[in-house]
Amino acid sequence: MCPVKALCHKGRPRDSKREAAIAESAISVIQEVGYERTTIEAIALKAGVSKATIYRRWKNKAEVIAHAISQHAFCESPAIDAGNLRDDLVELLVAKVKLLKGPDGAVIASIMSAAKLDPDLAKAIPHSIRDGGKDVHEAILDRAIVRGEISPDANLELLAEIVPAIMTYRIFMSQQPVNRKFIELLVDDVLIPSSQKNNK
Amino acid sequence: MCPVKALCHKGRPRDSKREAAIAESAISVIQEVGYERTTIEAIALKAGVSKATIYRRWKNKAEVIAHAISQHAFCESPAIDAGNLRDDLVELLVAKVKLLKGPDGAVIASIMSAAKLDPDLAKAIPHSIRDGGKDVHEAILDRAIVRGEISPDANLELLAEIVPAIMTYRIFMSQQPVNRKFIELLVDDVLIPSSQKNNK
DNA sequence: GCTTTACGATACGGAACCGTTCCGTATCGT
DNA sequence: ACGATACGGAACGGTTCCGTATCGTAAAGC
Repeated sequence: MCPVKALCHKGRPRDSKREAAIAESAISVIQEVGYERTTIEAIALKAGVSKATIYRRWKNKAEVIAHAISQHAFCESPAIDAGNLRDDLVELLVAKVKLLKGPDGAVIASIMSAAKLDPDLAKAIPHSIRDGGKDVHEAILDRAIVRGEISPDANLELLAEIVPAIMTYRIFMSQQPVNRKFIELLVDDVLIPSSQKNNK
Repeated sequence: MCPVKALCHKGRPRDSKREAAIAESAISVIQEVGYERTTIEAIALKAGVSKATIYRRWKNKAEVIAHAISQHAFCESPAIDAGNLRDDLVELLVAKVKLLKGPDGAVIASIMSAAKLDPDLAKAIPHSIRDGGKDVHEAILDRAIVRGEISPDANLELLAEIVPAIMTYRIFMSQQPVNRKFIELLVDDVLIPSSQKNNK
């Protein structure tokens, strides 16, 4: 008897480990050769899985990769709370740079670029990539308000956007180094001043 | 007799118009389908030229596209001088958004992404793309110093980088709208305050 | 007019990739 | 033990693209 009809399969059940292996492999291949050059065969090879196993689960390449992207944990926001605004910001930026410069950064860049010409892919991109950890940044600013470090009238949303923006720009476009010195400069000369100047 | 040996060709000379047509067509194709999916055949078709004519001039696809990129005038910096810092900045941003949202923006995004995995392509990217019109922005800030609007001790380089950074981020990554209201917010709440706070 | 080169059109070999299908085997529930 | 299904491996046809080659024509210098 089967209490749950949907789980009552005849025959050999699918191995859920393979789905995970395929998703992980897909991200890895994208990281190496970019989204456009990623092939099902390469994903299958690296996952130790046959192409047939992949096509049994998803009907085409777009859906395979969309699933892999949705499963992958991009932009894992670390818990940050140094006790004051300035150190919170520096710590956040250091973590963000580390993420974007690593393997995930290459994946994100490739996917975002390809998504501009592929609406189906664009739909599969989770919000965690798009907003760039905006929530964590806003939490930091909220705590700063509670501590009285900045005015509640400050334009928090805009400030929260500048950080991922300039990180992304340096790493993807101008390809300039992003070291701790630069981060401290950005915090001390831009973020802190404008968070205090926006009072009405 | 031929005074200049290099110009002394026998037979039919090459038509220089075709080189221009090929370069223009290449940019157009990249704009439509992205760098990775750009094919020589598509370039030839759109340029009204045969593939043979292309391979007579460049030895492979990479060189064709590298030439096209080097010939194309990206990021044509408009002359901006409204007489005061605030209006200069707004005007600059409006122009930059227009550029990035247009056809050239798609080309830039695609090329920058592909360049991360293709060193040869990376070498072919002109500086005008990389720095994002930083020189124009610095000129605006320099004039503001002369007028006494901001302190010469302000961190101009950093400020000049925030502008293209946040524009690029909004347009390519988060894909949020970038309207005049947002630009004015950015100028009034971030750029102006931090350019005046950085005095020593 | 002859030679030489450029040109467009087209065909070609080679390679890569997609998506599908078959086989024989492995593994599940009953 | 048995049926049903998943699995890896392999092959296939169809498509796309690169880079080369061929052919007839057009345009230049001699």
